[in-house]
Order: sequence, then C-alpha cells, then structure tokens
Amino acid sequence: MISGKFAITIHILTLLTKFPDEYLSSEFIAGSINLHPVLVRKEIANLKKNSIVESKEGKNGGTKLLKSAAKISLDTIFRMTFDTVSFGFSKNEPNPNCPVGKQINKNLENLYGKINEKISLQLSSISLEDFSNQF
Amino acid sequence: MISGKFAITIHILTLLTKFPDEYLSSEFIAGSINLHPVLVRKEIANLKKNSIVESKEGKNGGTKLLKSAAKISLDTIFRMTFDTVSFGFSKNEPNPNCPVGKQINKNLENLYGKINEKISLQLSSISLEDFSNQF
DNA sequence: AAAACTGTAACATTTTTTATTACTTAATAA
DNA sequence: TTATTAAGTAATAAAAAATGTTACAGTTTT
Repeated sequence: MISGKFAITIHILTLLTKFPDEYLSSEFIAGSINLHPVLVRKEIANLKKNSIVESKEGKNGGTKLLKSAAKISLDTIFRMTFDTVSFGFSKNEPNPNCPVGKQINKNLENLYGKINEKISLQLSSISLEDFSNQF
Repeated sequence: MISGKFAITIHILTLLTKFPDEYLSSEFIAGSINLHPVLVRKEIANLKKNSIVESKEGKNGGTKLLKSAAKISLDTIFRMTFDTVSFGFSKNEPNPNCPVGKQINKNLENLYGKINEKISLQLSSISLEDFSNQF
C-alpha cells in the first residue's frame, strides 16, 4: 500500500497549482482534504525541505508553489514521500541459519529496487501540471 | 509499502521450490521465516485458494507446490497478496464540496492503476524458478 | 489410540498512522 | 502597539492495521 502521505501531498500540490498566485492556509487545504491542519503543515514542511513550496507565517500567510507545476514531476513527490524504498518491506528478520532465510532479504531488496525503478520511470513522465489539468 | 504478505509468501514459495517433492510443515517454514506457524498457515490458505500449492493434513502432512516453479510468475503472487489494488490508498474521504476534493480519488486511482500495470509487467517476466535460482 | 499435522476462529499485543492539544514565533492590519 | 491570523513544532492521544498467540476441532499415519 502506498502511504497516505503520497495522496495527501498530491492533494496539497493540486490545490496550490489551482491557485498559483495565492498563499493558501493549512486550514483551507485541510478543509479540502478533510484532514487535521497540523498534518497538512507536516507534509508542507516536507515539501519545503525539498524546495517545492514556500510558506509565509503570520496573518494572510500560507503556502504557495516555488516553481511552476510543469516543472514538478510526480516522481519527485513519490521519492519525497518515502524515506527509504517505497515498495519495500518493514521489519523482517528471517532465520540466518537457513540458506533461504539468510539470503531472502537481499534478494527481495533487489527485486523491490527494480520495481521502484519502474514506478519512478512511469511517474517521471507525469508533471504536476498534467495531473492538475484533469480537474 | 508493500505488505509483508508478499515477502512472506515469496519466502514460503522459495522453500517449497527448494524441496519440490516434500510436504513441508508450517512449523518448518515458520522456522525459516521466523514467524508464527499460524501466520504461515494463513498465507498458505491464500496460496491454496489460488491453486498454487496443496496441503496434506495429519501426520507427515504439510504443503507442496501444485505446479512447477517455472510456471509460477511473481506477478501472480503480487496480485494474490493484495485484495484490492496494491499501490493504492487506504481510507481517504476528501471534501465533496471542493472541486479538487471531489475528483482526487478518481484521479489517484487512475494513476495507481497505471503504476500497478507497470509493476505487474515487471513481475510477470520473473518466475518463481528465476527467483529461487538466486539462492 | 497416540502422535503429528492442518484449519480456523477468537483474542491479544504491537506497531503505525492519524488526530489533537498546546504553545511559540511571525506577519499584518486596525 | 496591540489584536489577529497564520505557520512551526513537540508532546500526547486515539484509532487503525499488522502481527502474534491460544485454543481447539478435524485428519492422517503409525
């Protein structure tokens, strides 16, 4: 399962794309997603860390895109919303005394790596603008 | 994140591939994965439902492959270990009064569908035999 | 009949995700 | 210059999901 973070982040960015000249508040965005504003701000913090958006504090503050939606690839968002590999496994400590158990994680990671490459390739051909134009 | 079920199921199948003529017990398999035998049996139930393995109850019972590992594609396992879409989202109920909120799920599902196709395509070229030969 | 298995339901625990509260800092407008 | 509105963030709580355990019925072999 893809983390909800990806969906939330895409949602935030779609809204920002629709209002490229305005600072949107986390409360307004949270209202569209139906989510707590603090969670929105957390995802925005992540977007800021990756130089995709900028925020303004204080009255009439909010968040807006730092670059045009055409220049933001969904692949960037995909990679951003997962700390490690996205298509991977959590914890898994097989028996090191078993020939299969000893190697399974290495082989699975290799497989997941290939899958993630395919996902990235697919997403890199889609810009935030493309996605937003569907609305 | 891929569900641990995929990893567990691949692990089970790799063991069965290594001992194609024996009925392996859930306890033996659980020892290699380092998992509770009941969870192994639950995944085996899923494999049985998909006609990939057969089990024998009673003394000296266990599980074995129903067909050759060369004829089992990892894509089949991928699809099997996810009830719905794998690369998808859990719950998400955006605001239906917002033009973006109203459509986001449809558009995300469409995107996830494309991604899942790519994953399937990638995995359909890998057989269980290929994977097991790495060990 | 005893032993060694699978099958499954019910329940418990742990982990992860999501939500909330509370408070600090910053910018704007009155 | 003060009130207001908004971001930033840490700490905590609640809910959901994943994982683990127990218990026991049904099967097959010895």
